[in-house]
Amino acid sequence: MHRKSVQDDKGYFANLLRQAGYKATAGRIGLLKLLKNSGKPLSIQELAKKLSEVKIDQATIYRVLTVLEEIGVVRQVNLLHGHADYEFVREDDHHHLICTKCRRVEDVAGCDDGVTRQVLRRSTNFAAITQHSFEFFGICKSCARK
Amino acid sequence: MHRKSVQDDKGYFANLLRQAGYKATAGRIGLLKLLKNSGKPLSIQELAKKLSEVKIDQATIYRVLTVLEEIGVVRQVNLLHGHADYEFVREDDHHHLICTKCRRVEDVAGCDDGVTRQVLRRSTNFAAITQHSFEFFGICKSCARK
DNA sequence: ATCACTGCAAAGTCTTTGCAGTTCC
DNA sequence: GGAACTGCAAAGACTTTGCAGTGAT
Repeated sequence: MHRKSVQDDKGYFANLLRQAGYKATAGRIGLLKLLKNSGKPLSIQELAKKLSEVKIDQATIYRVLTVLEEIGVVRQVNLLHGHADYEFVREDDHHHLICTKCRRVEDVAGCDDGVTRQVLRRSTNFAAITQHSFEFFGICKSCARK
Repeated sequence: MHRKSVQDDKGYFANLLRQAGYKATAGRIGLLKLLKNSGKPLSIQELAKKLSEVKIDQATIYRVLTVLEEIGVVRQVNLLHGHADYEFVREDDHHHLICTKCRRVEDVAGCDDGVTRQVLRRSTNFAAITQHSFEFFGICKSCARK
């Protein structure tokens, strides 16, 4: 049932971590839940603020995110904001549309993965493409009115 | 003639700056020439090192790059290296393929601009898209061998 | 009980800012 | 000459690291 999803996530995330050889700690699971439920990329500061339930140090947040990135559940995004943002890895490929004035972020439907295959085929020096990042920058309507 | 292009650049860049309302200083022109001739995105450190002919402070480099970005001759690129890189804006749209091990950067042919138009059309909240950044991350053949 | 993990504090990068002196127009 | 620009030094933001104590298995 949908109502139970948060509880289920906790167990699911715990297993995920253990199977990858990491311990299932409150901080790691808390951050994973936050990122999953956020729906948009979050900065370290935002993560620290929103994780008020669990006490966690900023240094630990950085270390946890490095681990989560390694496992492949989280990825780093750069929206030219002067710091890294992190987002939960979803099934569907998607990208971002960022307002350069107010920093609002909107999701954009993903490209079909024929694109990356084509890029790899055309390159003579690369053996594999492991990830890609497509970001669009512009002005949102609300900022355009001002 | 091709041999004269560097000289010509100097005058061209000077005019460009003046027409945009900025003064044509040695540092600004030097950085522009560097970026134009580099062919790949450069970090502030690389720019400082390569601009040995002209004495320039790092703080000034940051300020100059902000100006050049405003004018639209240079753009900031983020290759997930923990710092910003800057590259000369060329006529042809192009993107990057970055080796996550050795940081080698290769150019990738640009997407046709139907892509950004389509993204804008599909968004309900955005009024314009002013730029986009597509980066591909992977492993180059030389790193794959190791 | 053991080893991984975390908090705390310190240090390391990258970037911005204030101000006085210099340069371009 | 005057406003714009730069160097220098200091501060600010973001991120990493060392070490001793804590917690998961």
